[in-house]
Amino acid sequence: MSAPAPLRQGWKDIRDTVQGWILSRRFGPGDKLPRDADIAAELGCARSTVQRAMQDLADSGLIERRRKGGTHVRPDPVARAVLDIPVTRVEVESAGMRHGYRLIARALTAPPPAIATAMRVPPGQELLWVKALHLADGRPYILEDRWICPQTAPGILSVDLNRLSANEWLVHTLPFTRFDLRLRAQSARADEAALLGAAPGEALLVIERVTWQQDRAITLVTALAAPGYQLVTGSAAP
Amino acid sequence: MSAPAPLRQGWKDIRDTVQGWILSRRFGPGDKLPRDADIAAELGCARSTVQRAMQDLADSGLIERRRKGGTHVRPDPVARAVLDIPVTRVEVESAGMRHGYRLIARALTAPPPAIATAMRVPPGQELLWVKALHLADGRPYILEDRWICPQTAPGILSVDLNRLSANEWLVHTLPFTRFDLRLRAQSARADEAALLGAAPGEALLVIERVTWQQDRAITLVTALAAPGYQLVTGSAAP
DNA sequence: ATCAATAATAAGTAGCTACATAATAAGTCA
DNA sequence: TGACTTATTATGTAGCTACTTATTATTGAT
Repeated sequence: MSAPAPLRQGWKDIRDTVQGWILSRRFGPGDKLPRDADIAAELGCARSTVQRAMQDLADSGLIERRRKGGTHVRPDPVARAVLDIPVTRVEVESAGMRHGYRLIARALTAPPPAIATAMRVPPGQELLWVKALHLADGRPYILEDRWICPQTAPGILSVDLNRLSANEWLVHTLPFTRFDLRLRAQSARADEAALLGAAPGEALLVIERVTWQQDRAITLVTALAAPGYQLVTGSAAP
Repeated sequence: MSAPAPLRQGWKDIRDTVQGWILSRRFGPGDKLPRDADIAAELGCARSTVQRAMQDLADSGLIERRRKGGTHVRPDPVARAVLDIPVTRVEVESAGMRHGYRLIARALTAPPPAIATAMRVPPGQELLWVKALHLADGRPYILEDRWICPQTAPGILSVDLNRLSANEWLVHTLPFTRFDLRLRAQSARADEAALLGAAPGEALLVIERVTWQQDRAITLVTALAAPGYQLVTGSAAP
């Protein structure tokens, strides 16, 4: 027989080992972990491998790392989740349903001050306002109330929004560099309830999003989800 | 004067450059990007640097990478956000408010079937049920309805939950390996409204979370947020 | 023509060195 | 004592080589 297999361990193994140390209370909340180099020596791998493992644990919120300060187990662990918000059509279709879309209103007008502030456009500046309903298998799914900045999104004014949703056009035409997201609950107004097939006053999940290209707002959407809608996600660290 | 500065570019610069290619439509949705090695040659850096940059863009949902298949711009870009759910006390305090806590109910009882299923415990198995209210500056903040599995969390039965919230005890005593999260909206029942200072029927944001240690459920929380509460987050990429 | 074995390819990973950066600790001088 | 400077330290990053793995493309046998 030859020598025992080397059994080289990858950075995910290292990560799981260190996570095991924390789970087993070898290192508790607030404790300082050994230096990367020492962990590498103890586990028999390179420091770069430990670095990758620790970076991942830091990304998932379990530990904190500071230059010179070293690595500490977070005293107050956060639950860090990754939330994917796809294009509505894709979301519907990947759930195995047929996507429908209906334009309700469209206008070029000055937004209320709150909208202008959130999008950082000068008050009085005209924006494109769009109200549209997304359907899943013919039933109301999401009602979106959207403001679009024509300066940032040239071309939107000539798009036939009866055929193509602004959501779809924007995401395929004008990639964003970043966005802000706010989730809250809101009672359905009478008109909203009618469109969404909800009872007036029924609780709706609201997803509000501002997308930016550099420092210029592209669009602000307030999406009202139909009753029963829920956002599902899992933890960041596997 | 000496030779021009080398101006070595880091992986974040490479990432931004490639993102710029996509934003400027040099490569549009669905397009295939050059191989890492070619990008490295074009930009004058090592392949490992490109690898890190591309990995980050893949993590943020902008591109997709497959071995042998190469790198493609995602045809349907997703907006990927990272959501931090800290311990409630920390959340309140880091907003500059004073955290308060009040135990409302505590019982050892068999959960409804839906709860047992979600936590994957045998039906009939007794769990610890806790209802508690978190306060911010004396005002209702979050009402949590929690089921805890004493098998997975030994010791919870002897904790004085009048003094210390289960949220706090669990997170400092029993780190989780992963969790599931569901966000939805729900109308306040009369008793919930009374506790949260809300109008009966008012829309509340509901955060439901199951935390696991390996494949055993630790706890399931249904947290009702007081009116006005909202979850805020930003994009995953820079 | 169909299916299985095989080769080629591009991303993924491990290990190493060297250096950069940030934060702390130690020292120095009024 | 206090403010400033300097050294130290641990993480962060870049670059390289070598190898692994997943997947596609090609070849070959039936």
